[in-house]
Amino acid sequence: MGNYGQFCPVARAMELLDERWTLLVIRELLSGSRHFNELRRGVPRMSPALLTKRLRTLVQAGVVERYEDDDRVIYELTPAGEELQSVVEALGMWGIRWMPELGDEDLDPHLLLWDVHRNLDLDAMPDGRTVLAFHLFDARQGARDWWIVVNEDGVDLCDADPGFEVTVRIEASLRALTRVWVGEADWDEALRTGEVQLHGPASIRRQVPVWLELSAFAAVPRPTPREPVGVID
Amino acid sequence: MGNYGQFCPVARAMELLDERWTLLVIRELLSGSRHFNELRRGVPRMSPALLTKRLRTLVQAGVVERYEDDDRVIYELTPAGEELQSVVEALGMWGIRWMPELGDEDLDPHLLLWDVHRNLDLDAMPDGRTVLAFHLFDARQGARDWWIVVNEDGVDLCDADPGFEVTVRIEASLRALTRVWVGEADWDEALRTGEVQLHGPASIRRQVPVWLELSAFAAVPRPTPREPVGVID
DNA sequence: CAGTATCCATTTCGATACTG
DNA sequence: CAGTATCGAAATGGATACTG
Repeated sequence: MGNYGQFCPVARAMELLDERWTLLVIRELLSGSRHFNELRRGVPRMSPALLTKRLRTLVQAGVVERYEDDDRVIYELTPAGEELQSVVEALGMWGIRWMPELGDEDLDPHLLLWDVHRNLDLDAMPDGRTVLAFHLFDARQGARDWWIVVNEDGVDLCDADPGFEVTVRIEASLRALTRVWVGEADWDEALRTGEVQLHGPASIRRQVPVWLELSAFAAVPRPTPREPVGVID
Repeated sequence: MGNYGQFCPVARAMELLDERWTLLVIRELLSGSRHFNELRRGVPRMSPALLTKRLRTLVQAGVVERYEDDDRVIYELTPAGEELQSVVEALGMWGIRWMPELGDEDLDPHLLLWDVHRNLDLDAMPDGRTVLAFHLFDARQGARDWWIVVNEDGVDLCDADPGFEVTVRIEASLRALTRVWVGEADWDEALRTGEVQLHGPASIRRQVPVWLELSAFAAVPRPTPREPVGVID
């Protein structure tokens, strides 16, 4: 296995890249994760043993470089790995356009918050500390409440109340917030229908859609559903 | 399996596309194959049972349409399938740039000739019949000699002498011709070193590199090998 | 933090032969 | 032509627990 026996460059690329999880690990590295346990948070359903194995393969293939710095292990994309951005982008754009709507099994609160917390528009946020509290009322016990703490030191994601004053509180179903995140629904509509609710001073509520940058694929135009044939308008 | 449990569009796309062979079948469909046994020639190492299975999955996913016309079964990409061109292109460009040099196990005479025969520049070829004879002296017995017959009716690939007068004869090792085909070597050099030899009237020999269009990825610029650090020139 | 170790159920695929 | 049928070997990966 692994080998297609073809000289075709597509086949050769897939020999490396069609292994389960591989491109998701690459995606994580492209979004800036550099440590083992950071990577794990981006691919939570992947076992650590398998992550190790994939990283080894990628290092071996010259796509990832592994080194130690100050006793911390660092994984980084090589130039070859960086160029996989075009592949990941093409895949994501295709996926958001053509894969069916999100099923319940695609929703993952941990992953959603992890994504949200690393895509905040820090420049748009006020100085000092900002605390975003999330309540996903239908998420599984233990993954229902989250806090994102932003200050000069960076951004922290917590699944336990850090005790700071909350700047704004965001309540939604897991599905509703995910749909906004991937661009299946838009902020205005989600807020108007109440699927996503913001609690806090109006001036700050208005800022939330600015602070939360959405998934890189949220803005991809969706295919226009084909008009029924024979209908004239 | 199949399911990553992620809302990420890259993960959703890979749920469909990371299965072994899938993107190669798509590639075949993108290059114009429409019938089962035509597809098989593009993925010769794939068992027919598996091809059936993949086609079913793709139809189910809305990427391929299957229908019968005049008792022939036809497979065709849907608009969703056509859009996978961007993915296949990105993969191929990456593969040709970053995968290691061709190993012996990547070489396949049948596949090479199949590719060559469907990428001839017919407009550049003379009227009447043209017969290209190939001799791959190191290919396995039975895959050593090939004839491509071009006439008004189209292009035919034969592994047995069709008996027509040969217009030009091309002799090379399997590796040498494959390397030219994927752009790892260029025509001029291959001819100069004799790795590829043409036999026939000079005026026609000059035409061969025009007639044989190369792989779509042959023209992709290759990465410049990094200069050794510390060397000044 | 950054992995190892273990273990087995499940899948998956390749090879080969056959069919309406 | 367009697939089915069958079978077994291999590997893949998920779950879980553990470690320096």
